[in-house]
Amino acid sequence: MNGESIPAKELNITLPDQTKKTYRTGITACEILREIGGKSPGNILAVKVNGMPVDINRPLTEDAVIELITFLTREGKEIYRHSTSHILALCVKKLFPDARLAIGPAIEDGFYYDFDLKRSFTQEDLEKIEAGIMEIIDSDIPFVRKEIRREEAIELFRKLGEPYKVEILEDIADETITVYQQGDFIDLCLGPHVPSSGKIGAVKLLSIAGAYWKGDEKRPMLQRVYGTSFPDKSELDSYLKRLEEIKKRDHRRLGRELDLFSISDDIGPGLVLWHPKGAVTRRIIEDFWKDEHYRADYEIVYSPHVAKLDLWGRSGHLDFYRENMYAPMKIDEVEFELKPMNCPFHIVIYKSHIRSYKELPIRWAELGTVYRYERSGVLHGLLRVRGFTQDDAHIFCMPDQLEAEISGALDLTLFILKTFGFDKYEIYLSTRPEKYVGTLSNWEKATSALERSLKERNLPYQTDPGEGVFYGPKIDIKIKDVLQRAWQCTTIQVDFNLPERFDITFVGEDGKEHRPIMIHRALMGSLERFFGILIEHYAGAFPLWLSPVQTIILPITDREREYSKEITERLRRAGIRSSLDDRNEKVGLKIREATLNKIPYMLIIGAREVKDNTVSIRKRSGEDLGVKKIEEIIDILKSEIGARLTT
RNA sequence: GCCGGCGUAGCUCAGGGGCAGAGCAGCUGAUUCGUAAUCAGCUGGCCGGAGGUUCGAUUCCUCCCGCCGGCUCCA
Repeated sequence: MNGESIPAKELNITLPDQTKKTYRTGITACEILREIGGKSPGNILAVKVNGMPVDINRPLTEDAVIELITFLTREGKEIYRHSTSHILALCVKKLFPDARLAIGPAIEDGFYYDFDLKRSFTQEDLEKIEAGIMEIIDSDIPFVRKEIRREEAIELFRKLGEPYKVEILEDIADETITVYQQGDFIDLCLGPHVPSSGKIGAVKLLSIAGAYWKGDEKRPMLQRVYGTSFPDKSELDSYLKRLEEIKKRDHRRLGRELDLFSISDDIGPGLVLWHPKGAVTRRIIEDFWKDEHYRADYEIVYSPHVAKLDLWGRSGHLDFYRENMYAPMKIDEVEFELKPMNCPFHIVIYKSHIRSYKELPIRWAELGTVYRYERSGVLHGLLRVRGFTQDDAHIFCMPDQLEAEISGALDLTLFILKTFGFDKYEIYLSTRPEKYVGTLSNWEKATSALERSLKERNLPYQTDPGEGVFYGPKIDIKIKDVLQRAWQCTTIQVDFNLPERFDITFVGEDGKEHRPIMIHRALMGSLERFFGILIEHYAGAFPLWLSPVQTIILPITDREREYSKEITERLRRAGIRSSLDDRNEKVGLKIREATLNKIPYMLIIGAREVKDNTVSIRKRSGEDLGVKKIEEIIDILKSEIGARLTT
């Protein structure tokens, strides 16, 4: 590289199949692969040299272990999409020479590139760019890696009129900078890349969106082009199909189609109306939640929706949470505030009388409805709202009870999440940030208590150093849905701050006052959000125990109406949510509508069933379960409901 | 909040300075039917809101509201 002559030397290379060979210095992985043949080198995007991903045509200068990188690996996808984003940039520069380049990384399932351009991209531009990209791919332009000095690079990009690149360079400490050249296009990049644009198979540009430079809203708004790429058209197609599937599962669409909830302009943004059908499922969730909390030795409390502003001053929320709170309202010359959290209320209950160590731990749970101001641009169906009900609880305990309490909360949440059909998680442990309250020894104790609880349960987790809240360390759990999307639900947070601020105490064995530790925890997070996730997870086809309507009775003609009413009544008396469709319509239509409404079981009644005192039963999947006595059906359904089956 | 896109019937969507449209849904009637759509008729609209341009605005312009995709944060 750079024309320097490399001293001739023998290199010991360990090939991907573990055989060892010697080569001359300066040989590239590409040449070696071509020589040994074997696996088709066309699939090889890059190689790992001694564990480091590098370009396939980078000369080797020392003994190395070589591994292959293909699209099948995570690194391979990243290199592939990253290269595609550079091709996108090349194309945009060609079509829009005054566009300035920002950054263009690979992301999950694709890539993006940020541009600064006077006018905004249109849908038509996107199509034009996509066509241009295909041309670049067809002309198979190589990615050429170059190393230049930092000063040189800054000069280069300054001359090219790329201020964002210059800014990036100014933040880089290294003296040697890598750039990649494709034709006459040159971009700052660490690499590696695929050897040439021809490696890219199928590309689709997906959307255009605004994005601030470096995510900072005080900096310029750039235009972000999102896209994805795959080696094969069929893989791209199945990815696009997956996007369709996600769209079909969108809880906002299903919420309307299944008449579960709505958000009305007349009420206000981010405020949810639960329709009767959604309310049924919510009630089931709440009842289950309450039962399990009683079983886990929690007590249920209730608190008002508003409180004096002073309370929020004392709690500290006015200092660090104000921009998320609704504006106060003046009542009889006193300012009141809609609550964004439940904790201060539970603390005031705690303070209502002197507490003895014998009472601890105290576990108070509340389905508490809170209101938080969210910026209009972030609201999203049920997943991001301004009024929501948390499945909240606060545990007051002594330091030596902390670990048992965290363990208890973990067990409870895993049981509850599993019951709803979520058994895959991403777990995060967030530790002490730079700004914190409480003593170092308490932080250490609490953090190791959280850690031990996770380890004891063999729960894999990721540590986020310094990501804890200022008042204590926490565990966050994201659940994975059917489509493997992760959703943040559970949070278990230790709090050293509020007990201090409200000066809450308990009387110890020694007769002296001591400070309890507080744990905040929400398991489902919020009922609204959790319901939204449930809808998408099940694509609206809830398991029997959660279905708003569990069975629908479909008489074939008017002559079966009386018998059908009787059957409906019997099901209802057995506690099964049943409705009767006795409209004068063909049974085919009734089945179609019941199927679209995702009602788990359809009971069809014709003359034969009346005569034999039976019912014909069919699942929403189309599966025909045949003819059965109503007693048997009730038994089947009740056991399925009782077991809370999720399949 | 910011950037971009979009607001026409309950839903999905045409239309484009001069009478407001379709399919589905809804209503009425007929049909009494066996496992995913029976037929016919009818109803339904401040074309998101306010202002402006114009003889005339749902259409063009401005502002506002809302929704959608992102940016930051988070349940």
